[in-house]
Amino acid sequence: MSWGIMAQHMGWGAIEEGWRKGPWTAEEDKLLIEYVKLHGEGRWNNVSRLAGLKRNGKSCRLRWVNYLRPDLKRGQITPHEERVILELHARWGNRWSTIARSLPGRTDNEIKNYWRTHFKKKGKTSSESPEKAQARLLRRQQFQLQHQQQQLRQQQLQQHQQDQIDNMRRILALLDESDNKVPTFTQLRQEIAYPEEQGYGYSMINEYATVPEGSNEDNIIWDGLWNLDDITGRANYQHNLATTTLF
DNA sequence: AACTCCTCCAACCGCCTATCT
DNA sequence: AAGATAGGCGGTTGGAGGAGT
Repeated sequence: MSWGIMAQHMGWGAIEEGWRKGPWTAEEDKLLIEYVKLHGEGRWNNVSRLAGLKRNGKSCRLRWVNYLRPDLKRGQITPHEERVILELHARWGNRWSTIARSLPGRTDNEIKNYWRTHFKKKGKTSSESPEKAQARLLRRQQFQLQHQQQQLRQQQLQQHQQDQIDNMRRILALLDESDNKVPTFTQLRQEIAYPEEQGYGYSMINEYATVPEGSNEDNIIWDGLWNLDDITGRANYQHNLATTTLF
């Protein structure tokens, strides 16, 4: 059932007591982001008045905290984060917001959802057939194996690209030696071989997964060094934003 | 192909606490 | 001091979509 139809059935997306409910639209997100830019976080009940949003304060706060905050880390929970969640849950119980503080970029809602789907049922697994439980475990192990293999392939790709860069540097150095009277060519070499000197360091690319405004060759060289997780996360974010526009 | 099961995740609700008047 | 309001938190719901049967 689509959100639109659901809204008709359940009154979601409809205005109830002056407040809109249900999925947020891209336009509403924009208004909320603008509001936070101008007034900062807090005073959520003013949002409707100051930003023209027909949402109550609670809804606005939730949307911001769980979805719009720029420091949110998106994408899959890593094995390390999973360990932290298990450890802290064992220590603190269902104090999700406390646990979330130890995992920057993760929200209490996210952690709560993750724990419920992955660990809560483990307590019940005694009631399910051992075959089913084993199959589930196997699927999970296969997924983790695939993930590890993917990481390995990525590392190999990076190594291969590094080798190519080294080769290119060597060739350019030889060319430079034989023809060091051409400064423009040297400049070009520096731009290609040492992008960080132009302010486009690897870490910067890796962190933001953006394409530097350089030549096509630059893009080809550095393309494979992007943080794929980051891209996936951002793609999901874009996808979510895009889907909200449908309503 | 159709159905079921499972996971993910956005969003809501109700309760509690802190702060304000 | 007491009531009102806002914010924070944990629990719950239910649709989407992928995987398995």
